[in-house]
Amino acid sequence: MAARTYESARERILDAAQRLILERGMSRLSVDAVITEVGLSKGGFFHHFKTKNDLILALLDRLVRRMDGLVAELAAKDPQPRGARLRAQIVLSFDSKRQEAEAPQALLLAFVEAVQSQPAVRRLARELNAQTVARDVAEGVPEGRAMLIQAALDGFWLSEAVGIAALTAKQKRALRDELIALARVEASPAAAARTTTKTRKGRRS
Amino acid sequence: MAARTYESARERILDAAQRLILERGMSRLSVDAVITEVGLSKGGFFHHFKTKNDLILALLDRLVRRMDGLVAELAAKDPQPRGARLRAQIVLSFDSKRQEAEAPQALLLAFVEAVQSQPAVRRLARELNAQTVARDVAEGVPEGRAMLIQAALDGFWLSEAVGIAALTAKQKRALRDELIALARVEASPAAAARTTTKTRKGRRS
DNA sequence: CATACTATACCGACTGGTCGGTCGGTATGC
DNA sequence: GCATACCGACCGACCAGTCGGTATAGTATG
Repeated sequence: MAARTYESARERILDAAQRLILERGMSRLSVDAVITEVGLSKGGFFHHFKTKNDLILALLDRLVRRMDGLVAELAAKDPQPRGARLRAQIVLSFDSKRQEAEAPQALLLAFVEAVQSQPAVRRLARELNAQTVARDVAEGVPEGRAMLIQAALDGFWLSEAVGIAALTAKQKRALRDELIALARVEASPAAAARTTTKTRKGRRS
Repeated sequence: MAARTYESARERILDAAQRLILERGMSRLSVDAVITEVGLSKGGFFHHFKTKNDLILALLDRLVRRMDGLVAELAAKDPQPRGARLRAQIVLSFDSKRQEAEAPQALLLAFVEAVQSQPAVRRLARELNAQTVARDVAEGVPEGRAMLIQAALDGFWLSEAVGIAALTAKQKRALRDELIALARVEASPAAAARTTTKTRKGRRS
């Protein structure tokens, strides 16, 4: 028994893999690189993860859980529950400190490929996405708005993660404020009507 | 005897590579697969492209040119020049027929990885992005708006390309209309002022 | 017209290297 | 004596890129 295993080996593998993905990209992530980083052998690695793909899936799972936790935590602090989750998500997306610490953007980006080629993961991602919108709607955000903001956030983190964004700090702040304003659920029925536009019109049954 | 080369071999290689990327993803694209598809030899391939990366760069270049052409073409038909480009981009992004024919979304997604790992490509992408926004601004769209819509479009095609989007046709239409409405440059100075909102902004209602 | 030279297009066996995964083992604690 | 954790040599596949060659079209020369 490895008494000096302060953190479980499994967790250490996960951390190392995450570091490597962030540094060199998913495509250059090899099991060999991971075990070198952790100081483990091939056999040791495959003792903890049946395949390399299992590692990736576990990493994705951990990431999603962590992000969800952060959003929930921040949303709980919002005095106004309507759209709190959405606003929390926006704020976190623009939190550059958090970005550097956890870098979920860059990580998620790395996973995009994995999502694409794995139906199971894709299904999971789709569910997650639908759930997110549904939760926003439950909090009082009109569906069209929720979809719009969600899309904008995805686009934002994508460009940030890829390093495409040429936005200044000021521009970023402006974009964030604009998004938060959109996420603000208004009491005014007129405003609410304006936001729902076409989507309303009674449908579904 | 290249007499029966109706389309240049180079072009045929590009087409084949595009097909393969769309079918199996960028990570599983190999030169061998491409030459099998085209019916060419290793030597033949490397006669046309110095490296595999050259092929990818050429493909990306062709894609960008084509998309740009489509947007410009559609924008030219818009009677209202202000924000015409942006609206054209929105419409094209939601054009599912075009999507299946050209599938630039899925292709672009495949390139995201390439962009990430290649500084030169990243620089190019950043420039392209900045140019797009600048052109929108030149057409009269407030910068904040342009950034917001651009981000939303990116997010939309990302989720579409990945296959995450769980949107119904109706939801998509609603989202598109909402985006187009945002892209509509209003004549009213008051409205224009509201859209620009930066630091100063009306709080709640 | 024939010969010679050149450039372009293409061939395919081969090389050097990477990588995921296997398997027969060892050490240790219960 | 059984389970858990870990070791590391090895295997097979895949793959980018090389290289020495062939075939043909075009052009120049005598």
